[in-house]
Amino acid sequence: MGFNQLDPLLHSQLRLAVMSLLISVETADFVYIKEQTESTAGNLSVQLDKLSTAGYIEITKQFEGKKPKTTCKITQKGVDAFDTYVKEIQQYLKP
Amino acid sequence: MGFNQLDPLLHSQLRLAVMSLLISVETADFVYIKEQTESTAGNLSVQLDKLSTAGYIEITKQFEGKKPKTTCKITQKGVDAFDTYVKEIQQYLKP
DNA sequence: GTATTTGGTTTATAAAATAAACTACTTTAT
DNA sequence: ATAAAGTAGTTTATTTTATAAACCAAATAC
Repeated sequence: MGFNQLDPLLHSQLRLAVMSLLISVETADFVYIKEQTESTAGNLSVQLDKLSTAGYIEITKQFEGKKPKTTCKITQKGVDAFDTYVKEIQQYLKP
Repeated sequence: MGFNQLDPLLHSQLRLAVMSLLISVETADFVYIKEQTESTAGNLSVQLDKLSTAGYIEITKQFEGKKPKTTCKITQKGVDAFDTYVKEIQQYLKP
């Protein structure tokens, strides 16, 4: 029953949703993530930045025709962090 | 893959730890919870208050001999909320 | 008696999350 | 051609949370 600390970077509603999505899809663009997570663009922008700074995801910006396109991909570090988070929170959930 | 909103009251490190503890122990006092969760008294005091206000736990204050004793007990509403939270977060964790 | 510990609460500060406003275009309608 | 509206975001401001620091009252230790 050790309440070990949950990774604060993942223990956030939106960032967790993003990571959960990216771990299954492997690559997704801004608009898609925004739709799936039902978040506002502003909030998403900020949270993606944090995940990127942490090295949990990789963000690439290019132009799709004339429109900008931001694509996200989970990194190995991100996968590892997510796995660890899952193990840790499972301890909270099943006593 | 619906990213349904996690109960913000439970999606908090310390409050989740408290609820997780209370759901198995059924009743625990302030000092014990503080030790188990390794939290500071101030933080714990605030978070217990929030859980209590939400009706997730019941707090009783009495004197044990000459010392004050704050005891917490999870309510049925709290159990339900916790169960729901577990189900919801499981969706995040296993895609 | 006074210093320290116990069991907390209250207030202040730091960090997060969220929303609102703004930028830089592109597309559509007039 | 120009104005209005839409897309794809970013930046800044506001609100909410979490945490820490300060405090209080009573009990115990010195």
